[in-house]
Amino acid sequence: MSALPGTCPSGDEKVVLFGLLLETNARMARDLSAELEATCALPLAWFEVLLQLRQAPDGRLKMSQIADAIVHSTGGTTRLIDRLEEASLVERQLCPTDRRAIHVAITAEGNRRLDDALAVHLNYLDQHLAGRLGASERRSLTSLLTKLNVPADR
Amino acid sequence: MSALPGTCPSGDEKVVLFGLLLETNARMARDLSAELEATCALPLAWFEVLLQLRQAPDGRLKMSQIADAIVHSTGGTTRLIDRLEEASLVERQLCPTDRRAIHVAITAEGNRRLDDALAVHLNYLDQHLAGRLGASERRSLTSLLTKLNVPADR
DNA sequence: GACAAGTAATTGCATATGCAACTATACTAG
DNA sequence: CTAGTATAGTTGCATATGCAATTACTTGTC
Repeated sequence: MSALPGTCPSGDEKVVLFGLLLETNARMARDLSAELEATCALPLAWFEVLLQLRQAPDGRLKMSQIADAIVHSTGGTTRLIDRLEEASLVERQLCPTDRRAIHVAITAEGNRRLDDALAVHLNYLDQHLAGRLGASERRSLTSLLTKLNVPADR
Repeated sequence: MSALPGTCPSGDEKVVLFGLLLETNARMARDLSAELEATCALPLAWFEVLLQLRQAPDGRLKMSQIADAIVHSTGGTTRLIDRLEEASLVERQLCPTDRRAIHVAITAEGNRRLDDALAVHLNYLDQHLAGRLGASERRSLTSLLTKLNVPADR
């Protein structure tokens, strides 16, 4: 009413939903990030990388795969991996079949730090995810987000 | 096996769901951001602020309300509003009842730019939201995210 | 095999952001 | 009314990130 509802669909259902997605994500990421930082001294971005590496079939990924998985630019990923390597949590390895590519592998130290962080993370999720959504709701949410999470543009 | 699955629940259903939330959000935000930037020269963060202001009862919010709504630190919000004000899209106004507080109001120019951006935004959402989720799925998602989007910590 | 086009990662630069310290104002208790 | 505490916003500083240009390598074509 206050802003010409006809011309300005700021209250549109889809707009509200998208805003809710942004806000919910930001809130949870910020809270979890603070908790990881406080208890494990591990930035959320580092945690994401280590998690991706562990989930990878052979515990290693190429730079570009990491960039895609965590939705960073390749430049940003280079610097992020620089820091992780500096902290001895991952290791750059040559790719035997493509000399342009770099394999990033998690180290023993990285695995240890990830275990610590996972404990904190799981505790957080028990409280803030499982505490608010039941198992079937979580399955629904997973299904809905999967439909939205389309890699490329269209 | 490569990482002691028993001790390392990296494939835990909740962990996967949370990762999916992060990834979906990042992907959509990045795509929409690029589109807004390209077509309207309006950063996503600016769009978020303008949208919040329009949705506010009287078209203005205090700094701290904005910070909370868009999940930024207060320091970050100060700078963000600095830039928006510099671009004449918002205006700082004194609060008559509390001299510590600042009212941020959207300007006519801000409203115009927001209208442009909303058109782009709605088009994006038609493709990427409504194109992938039906109306009842969107209602479900809204409901689920609402349960997760709890303002404070506990 | 040589050249063109494509791909992987890195770098320089600009910018956006958070944290902690600080200032100014408001509230509360005595 | 004064002192102490809480709150709103801003600032200095450090850091993380994206974009565009660059380098190095690969692939496809003739």
